[in-house]
Amino acid sequence: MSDMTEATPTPRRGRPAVTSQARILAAARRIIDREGWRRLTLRRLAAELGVGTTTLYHHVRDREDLLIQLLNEDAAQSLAEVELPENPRERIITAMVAVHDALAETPWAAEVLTVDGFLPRLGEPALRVVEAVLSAAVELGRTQEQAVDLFRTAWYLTVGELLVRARSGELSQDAERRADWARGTFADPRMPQLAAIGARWPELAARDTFRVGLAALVDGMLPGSSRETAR
Amino acid sequence: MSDMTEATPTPRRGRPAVTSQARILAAARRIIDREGWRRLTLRRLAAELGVGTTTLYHHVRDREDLLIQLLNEDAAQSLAEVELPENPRERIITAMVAVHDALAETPWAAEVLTVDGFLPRLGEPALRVVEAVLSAAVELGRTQEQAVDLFRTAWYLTVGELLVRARSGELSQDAERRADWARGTFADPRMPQLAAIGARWPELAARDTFRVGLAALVDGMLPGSSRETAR
DNA sequence: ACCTGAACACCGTTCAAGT
DNA sequence: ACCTGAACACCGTTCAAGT
Repeated sequence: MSDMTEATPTPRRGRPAVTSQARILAAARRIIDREGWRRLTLRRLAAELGVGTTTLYHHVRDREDLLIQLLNEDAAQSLAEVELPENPRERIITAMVAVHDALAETPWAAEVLTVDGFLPRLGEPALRVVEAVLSAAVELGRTQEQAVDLFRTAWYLTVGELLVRARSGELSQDAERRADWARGTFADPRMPQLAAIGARWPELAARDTFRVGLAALVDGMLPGSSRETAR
Repeated sequence: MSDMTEATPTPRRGRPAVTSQARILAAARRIIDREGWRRLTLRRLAAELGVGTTTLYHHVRDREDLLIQLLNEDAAQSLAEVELPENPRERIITAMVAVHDALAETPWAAEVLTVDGFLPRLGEPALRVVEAVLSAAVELGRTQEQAVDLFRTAWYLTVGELLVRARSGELSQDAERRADWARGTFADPRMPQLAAIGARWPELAARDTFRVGLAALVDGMLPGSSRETAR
């Protein structure tokens, strides 16, 4: 029980196991595929496996742990395949975009994204990406502190984008209703810019600008290595 | 029932009201002060007011709506008091730091931060801050699209910082335990930068670097108006 | 117009007791 | 060593029926 993230238990003594980490994760995935991740509860999962609910607590720490383990299978794998460029600036951007994209694929990522020490719990491939960012910053002459600051700020941006997007993606009202809403709420004449944008807001806000924003952040934090100098 | 955010209903006919928006918010605040915001449930709130749970649904749309209304009372007020500087770069930073700080004060802000169209629901003072960011970007020669991109990216950074911080603040393990954890998980020799930081990670990660990160983001997105040119 | 109890449809987690 | 039912301590929300 020391490392819940490891998926290879070696039972030896006592009552034979009726289930296992692997079977639990497989069953969880079936429920997610069939009914959506919101329906994945420990009770439902136990029913799917035909075991008592409380049995699950011998294999997963809690619901959060289960969700992170599920994420591991997808995200860690896709992160491990990322090729990181030599150029430090590009390396940082590639690394963080990879983290972003890996997590964006999994709809329940938003549920566990903000747990303390989340990225390390995703295992070695995730740490490799953090290392890439830190080493690139140090290569560009930053201190250890500054390297950590850069990573953390980029991580906050990533988390924020993912969470806001996860929520707005859920309730997908039609474009016209959203435009009407924006026209109405931004119609204050004391706010000329908002009023000028008006109904266009939902359309503009729907654009994916993560990479551009991240690149700007990196350039702002590493003034030495702007696009121009890097090439 | 058209606008749940308004706190001044004018009852006229029918059975006299046993409660009101104002009484509900006051009772909610008593519960939060006494037991913490996590204990604020509709059932508990109804009990505090001595009304049926279902009565509350005539005054608030749902739990989320209740939380946002509570936030309004604090955040909107503190946002309204913010003085925005003339200099566009400083205006953006001041505006977003104000949003950040206003939301950081309220521990349950993280719970509702990511709802679609959150900032407009905070009312006019919040819109004023958005307008400030947009107008500053336009003043610096950006297009409408670029202004919205800047605001959105800054908003993602703000949301991410608040959410990560809210979670890591909850479970406050002692410094030594955290340092030990970091030493252990970052001890991989293939990751020299992480290994070099090691036990220092929690200490470095605890530093408040929001303003610095935001300033870097702004400078990265508005290359014309760096610190130097602005002064 | 406003209020209500009952009901629906659930949760995660702990405990003591089995096998 | 592993599994279990029962229990604890709750949720948000809808409905039809009052007043």
